[in-house]
Amino acid sequence: MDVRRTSLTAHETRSRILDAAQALFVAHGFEATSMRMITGDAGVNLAAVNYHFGSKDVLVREVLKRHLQPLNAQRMQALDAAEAAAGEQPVKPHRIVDAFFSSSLDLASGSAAGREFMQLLGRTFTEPSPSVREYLATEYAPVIGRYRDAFCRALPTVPVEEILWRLHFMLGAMSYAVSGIDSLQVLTGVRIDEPDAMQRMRPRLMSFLLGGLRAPLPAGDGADETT
Amino acid sequence: MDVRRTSLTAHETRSRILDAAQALFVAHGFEATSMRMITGDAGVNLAAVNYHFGSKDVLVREVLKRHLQPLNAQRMQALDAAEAAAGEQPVKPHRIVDAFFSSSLDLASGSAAGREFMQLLGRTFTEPSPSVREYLATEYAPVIGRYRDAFCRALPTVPVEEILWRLHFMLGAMSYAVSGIDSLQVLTGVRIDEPDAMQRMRPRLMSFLLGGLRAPLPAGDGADETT
DNA sequence: CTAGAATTTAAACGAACGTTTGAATGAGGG
DNA sequence: CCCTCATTCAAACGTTCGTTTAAATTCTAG
Repeated sequence: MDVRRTSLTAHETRSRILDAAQALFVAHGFEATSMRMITGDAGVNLAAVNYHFGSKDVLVREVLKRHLQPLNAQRMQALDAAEAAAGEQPVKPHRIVDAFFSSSLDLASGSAAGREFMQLLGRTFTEPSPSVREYLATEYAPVIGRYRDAFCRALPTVPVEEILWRLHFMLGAMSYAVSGIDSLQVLTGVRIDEPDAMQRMRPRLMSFLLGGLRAPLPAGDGADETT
Repeated sequence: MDVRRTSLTAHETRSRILDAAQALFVAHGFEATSMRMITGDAGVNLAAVNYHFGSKDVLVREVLKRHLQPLNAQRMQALDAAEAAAGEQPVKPHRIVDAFFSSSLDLASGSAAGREFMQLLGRTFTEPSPSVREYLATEYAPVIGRYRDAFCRALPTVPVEEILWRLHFMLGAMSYAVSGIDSLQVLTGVRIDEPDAMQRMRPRLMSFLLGGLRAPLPAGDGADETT
């Protein structure tokens, strides 16, 4: 009845599959990564993925979930903390931005695996697979909802539609900055492999995001002051 | 010896393949789109792709090249025009941004095929396939080089590295905004299918990009004034 | 009209895919 | 000790992949 027989080995198998899969997904994409590549790199049997996860599709979601769930939880906590610190006052926009994106950048600059995952995540946003899209939507919906509300309280004069657009733009700039940084490499010589590339990018990205958020609204009903 | 025998039909076959492939690549991605799906949708024989293009890989590049080459040519021309209009003076940053991104947004809001292509292009930036990455690099290198130089002249106090970072961020925000707009849909109800979605996004995106470009530098050597 | 090149067609190729199977392996509890 | 059950393993499943082949067809040039 007890599940924990060869437990250490069984858990090890699972996590080795997840690790190998994540690295290969970043390098080649979901579709182009085969079960044989994954199990080969992980040093486990071909059938292990189907035994432990059921299918490749579930494995993909599980690779994402392993880091995305804690990341989004931290985003929630960061906003909680900011709201607690602000007391009665609405949280200042730049603190909201910081709560959301610092969580990501912490993960991206913490470990090699974290950086790898953030690359994968950025790429996954443009992934057409319905299964992946559906998972991302359900995972992000409550987080985006909370942050949208926070922005709405912080910027009562800005229409919610505008806030969502800017959130969308900020998310895009960050995703692309993290995941597509090797396209930048072609042009600048900056390589993501350098361990401090993420650290050097971080203040620049935050400054850029805040600048975009504070930009005057195009239509021009007065809401250009956001900090 | 003359190639133009069944020319109309032969050209038609080629372009029908390109059209069908583009639509399918957007919907399912490169890897998940099979030759049989493409030739089926195009209404041509399975062997037609290999006959006319040589391989699936070449077809992918050709689909991209068909619209990307004219797009980048237009970006060059737009910068030429801006520089001509500025005369001796350096071109103002917001005009450089406009030259680059208006070309993209024109394409994206012009026709359904143009919008489709811009979606594909944004997604392609995070494509791991070496063949695709290499093509994108060679296609973009001269354009980015020209724009980088223009920005350097316009913002002589800003280090070139900072300029490249911001260009990278702007490119990311736009790519993501165009190609990942259906992830926004989950949160806002805005659908890319609405013919005017791109038009409504355009001024908002341009405002956001300029705001990001004008944001103060994080390190803080004085170069926060850019327009 | 005819010779011949260009294109289309149906069929097949070997390879690789995700998944399934049933037997072997190994450890824990009665 | 042996039965049990979770896990591993090698092998094979049927399917689909991109590509190739060779004959049929279409069109043009002479």
